[in-house]
Amino acid sequence: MPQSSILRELRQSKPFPSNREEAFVGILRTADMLRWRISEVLEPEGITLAQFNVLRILRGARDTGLPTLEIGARLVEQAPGITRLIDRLELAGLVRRERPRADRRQVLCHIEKKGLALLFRLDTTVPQASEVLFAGLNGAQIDQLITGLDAIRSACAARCTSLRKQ
Amino acid sequence: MPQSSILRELRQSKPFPSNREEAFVGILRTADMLRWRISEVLEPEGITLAQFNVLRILRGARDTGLPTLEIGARLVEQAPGITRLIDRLELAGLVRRERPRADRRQVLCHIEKKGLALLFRLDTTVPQASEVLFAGLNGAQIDQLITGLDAIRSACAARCTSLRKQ
DNA sequence: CGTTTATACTTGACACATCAACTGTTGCTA
DNA sequence: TAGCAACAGTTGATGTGTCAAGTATAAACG
Repeated sequence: MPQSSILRELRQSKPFPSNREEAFVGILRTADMLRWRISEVLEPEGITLAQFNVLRILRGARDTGLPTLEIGARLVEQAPGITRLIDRLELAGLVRRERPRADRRQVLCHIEKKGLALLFRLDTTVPQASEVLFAGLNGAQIDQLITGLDAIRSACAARCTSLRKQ
Repeated sequence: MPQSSILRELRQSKPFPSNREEAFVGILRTADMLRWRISEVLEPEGITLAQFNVLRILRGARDTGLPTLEIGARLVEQAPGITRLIDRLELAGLVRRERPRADRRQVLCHIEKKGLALLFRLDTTVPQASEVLFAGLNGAQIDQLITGLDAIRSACAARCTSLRKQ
């Protein structure tokens, strides 16, 4: 049972009641740090992590474009947030929206050249940043980490299915 | 090399360029899910995850109380946020603030009976919720997870030290 | 003992997320 | 084909997070 560095980080004296709790807090704190670290890389480009993710999703579908809510589904974000997030991307000229004649309810979003160029610049710096963070782990350890996180997410998804729409 | 369920979750076709990237995204998505899951438990009590964390910190120091910025330091949150977060907790009667004569710049925060009672109620429900999520992992796997996350955080902290105040 | 510097917050402006209610469009069905 | 439910997205209200600048107190300096 490893005595995690979290105790020191939080300046707490009491140990965690269980290793589940410790892992729980560890995941949240690690995610915060990663978010913080990557935001540092994204900031010079003037976009947030959420915007970066949307741009990458749109690049993945740059031939067809994607309807707004489909983007939201892939982000696990709520719909209202997506609308305004894309408002800002459109304002920045990174994204274009169009209302297709086939189904005029939809709004197809496309990534613009400017958005692709931005992603291209980040394609080198972002992996560089993550490279450093995982330097302390070997390949097998990273795979174990991935497997463990997967197990948690599937438990979480199973537990939450009833509450998620559809 | 495990093919993570993230690909399915994100409805993407391309595999991750490296397992570092996959772990990176895995951590962020798992944290989102955990946050979502725990918020569900906290919602009936009318507090957010950040408020819950502050209350637990204050319970840990309920004899002496804690100055505002010290709470902020333990949360890795920015100071301005803490002030208003505690404003709300005070408004809800969960916390009390006092200006000690010794150093009138400081504001000592104390948890109130009502706050302790709230935490007491959550002391059973929150671990129950996390129990279920880690059901798919055995003790050794959880410990591996903790160790891996620790390694990432220490790499991140080392990389970021120059930027953090202090 | 007066002035500067550092500390410990607080405030204001603004971006962002979230929930509920609303608009416009489509498909079904009677 | 008229009416109504379902769908796709937007808008408004509200709470919360974040950055920059401001206030009050304490400590350090000369």
